[in-house]
Amino acid sequence: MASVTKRGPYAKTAARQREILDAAGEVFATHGYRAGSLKEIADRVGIDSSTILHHFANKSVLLQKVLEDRDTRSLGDAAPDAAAGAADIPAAFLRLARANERIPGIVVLYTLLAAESATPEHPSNEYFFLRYARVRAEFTAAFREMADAGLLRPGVEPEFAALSTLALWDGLQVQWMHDSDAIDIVGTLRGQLELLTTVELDEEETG
Amino acid sequence: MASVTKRGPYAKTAARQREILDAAGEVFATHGYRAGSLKEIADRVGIDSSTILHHFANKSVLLQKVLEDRDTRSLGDAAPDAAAGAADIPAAFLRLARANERIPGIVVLYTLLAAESATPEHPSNEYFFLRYARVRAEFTAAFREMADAGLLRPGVEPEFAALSTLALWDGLQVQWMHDSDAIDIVGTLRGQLELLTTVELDEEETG
DNA sequence: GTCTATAGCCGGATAGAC
DNA sequence: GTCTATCCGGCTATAGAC
Repeated sequence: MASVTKRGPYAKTAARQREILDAAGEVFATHGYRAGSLKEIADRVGIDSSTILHHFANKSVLLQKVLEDRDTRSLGDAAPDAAAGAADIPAAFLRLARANERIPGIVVLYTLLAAESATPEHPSNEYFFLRYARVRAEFTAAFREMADAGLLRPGVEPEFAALSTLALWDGLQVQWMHDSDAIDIVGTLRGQLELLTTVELDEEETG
Repeated sequence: MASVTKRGPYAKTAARQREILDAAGEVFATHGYRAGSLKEIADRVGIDSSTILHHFANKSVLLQKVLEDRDTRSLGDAAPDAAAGAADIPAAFLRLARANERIPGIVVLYTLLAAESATPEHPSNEYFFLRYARVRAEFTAAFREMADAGLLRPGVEPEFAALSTLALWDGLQVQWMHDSDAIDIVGTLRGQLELLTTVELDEEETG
């Protein structure tokens, strides 16, 4: 029986799709979805734009695959793992923010698309609607755990802590894109977490 | 000597430009700058797209005029007037947020363009760079006045209060555009101001 | 001041050779 | 799997009649 899984061609296809997804992520992060062209993506990979449409049915599908791909590979939208204990949650948030700083492309991609996709016809409109709902729920669960451990400041509700942290983060990223020298994302998030919780946050460890 | 200032035609031109600016603001708020077309703007006014270019040199100029126009007519980016006293500043922030809720078009326009214009080639890139710097300075001055009056919570710096309030506001607007039912902009801002200051904020008055 | 007509470009997408 | 060639559409912008 002939082997059905020929490694050669399949591996080549997979590698090409990897290249296309990476290039598309960069282009969409730079120009957004609508203004980002298949030709610019193709040029980065060194292929013709029609070849992209051989691998992905159309531009909209390509964007969806980029987002799925980033979701799978990045930690950017996961709430801090609570396994280490409620007291470590704020530090985990800050580690996440520091990790994102090292891969600014993903941050810019999400920040740009989050705004662009606010209109119903945008191909990632539903994606961001669901994503925000999910992340809010994850953040709320994390802060609720802290509340149960008595680590939130009096009067601070987990829902407020979650929403304010997430929205502050997004807003900081927008300003950071315009003036990265003027905005200290990690430092400002630390300040917010110190306001929300009673946990001591060492700048050496977390910033 | 014949009158140089003929009121009729000039008034007509001014009125037409008003219509174009208003329609352009709506279209740019819905689709952003790049994806918003002159044709869609023209259709809303009931004229041909070439007529727009008779009144405004090109599309980029039109966007700049829209932003200048909104700056002039809206209160949306002005820091709360401190004349009433430092203790009234938080309430003034919330009044501003409530006023913005009644004209969502402007909020959406600015939120969308702020993200889209992050790339250097965008026609409103410099506008938003300067705008953010100015608003940060205005907010900082307002919170510094509160600090001088002893109205900030211990450990809260005016710069942090300003940046966190502004960034939180922007981030809330992004999520509000995706899910207006889930996001309470005024209520969340009130929570933040209660965290930053020692001023009592009555929900009846402010929200 | 507004229109029609059109230029000129670039976008996404398809067909078919290799 | 990748390319060339091409279609079709929408876009900004210009030219010129009225």
